[in-house]
Amino acid sequence: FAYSDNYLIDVKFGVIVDVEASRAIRQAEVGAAKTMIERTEERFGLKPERLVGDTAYGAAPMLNWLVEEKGIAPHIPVFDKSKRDDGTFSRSDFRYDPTGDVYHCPGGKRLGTSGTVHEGKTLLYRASKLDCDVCPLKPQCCPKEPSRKIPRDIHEHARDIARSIAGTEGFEFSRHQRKKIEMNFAHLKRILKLGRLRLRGPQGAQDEFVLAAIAQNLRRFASLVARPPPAQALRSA
DNA sequence: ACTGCAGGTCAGCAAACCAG
DNA sequence: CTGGTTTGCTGACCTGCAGT
Repeated sequence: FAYSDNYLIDVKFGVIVDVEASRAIRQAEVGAAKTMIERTEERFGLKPERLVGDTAYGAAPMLNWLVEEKGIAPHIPVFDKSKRDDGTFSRSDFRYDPTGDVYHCPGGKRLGTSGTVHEGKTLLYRASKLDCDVCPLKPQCCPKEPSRKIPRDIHEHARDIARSIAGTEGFEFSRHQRKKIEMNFAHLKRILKLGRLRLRGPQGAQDEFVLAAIAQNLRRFASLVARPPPAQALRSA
């Protein structure tokens, strides 16, 4: 039975600001991230401008929570499966029109939605069969179906924002910072020998993780005091 | 290397709908 | 009433990732 050690870390100075043990499954880790962000806001009045994370945090509900509820910029790769590689049009070939809430296909036709939310998360935008039947682009679009449909997550807006950040210079900088942060976890296992926990249960895991975080922060503080980082050194790293 | 899981898209069917 | 279109639904399938 495994636990994950989740840290909320200030990327500028590498200081751990919160710790949360969770089950070693993604949903739980995402939940831990939310818990830590809210707790840190409550305790210290600190709220990050951006959150750096891997694709595990790139699922639609998390992105929506960050963007819509917290106003935090998601520097997170978007979990995106909409690209097709069989030669037919991908969703990105369809243009979304937010004012009319419709997609426009490469042939210029509209795809509307009935507004029904499937599985609690997806809207389907469908083309009219009448349009598709006579469309010269049909072989590249929906060769096996009478009409094309485009799934769109109800939180697609948040995903769009995350997508627009990905690939920017700021995003690359964040990614680099994240790499450095990952060293904390290697350190945990190798130096602090936290590969295996000694205390039992979730509370035991939480306690060990907190102690480890304290130890790591003390080391960090010591090195920060000894060698205060000039701002440009942080930047060029 | 293999496997299971999680988040997601795709395809196709049948029921509902609707205009003539 | 009828035949075609739209809609809801569901299982298959895809893919990255982490645990073993």
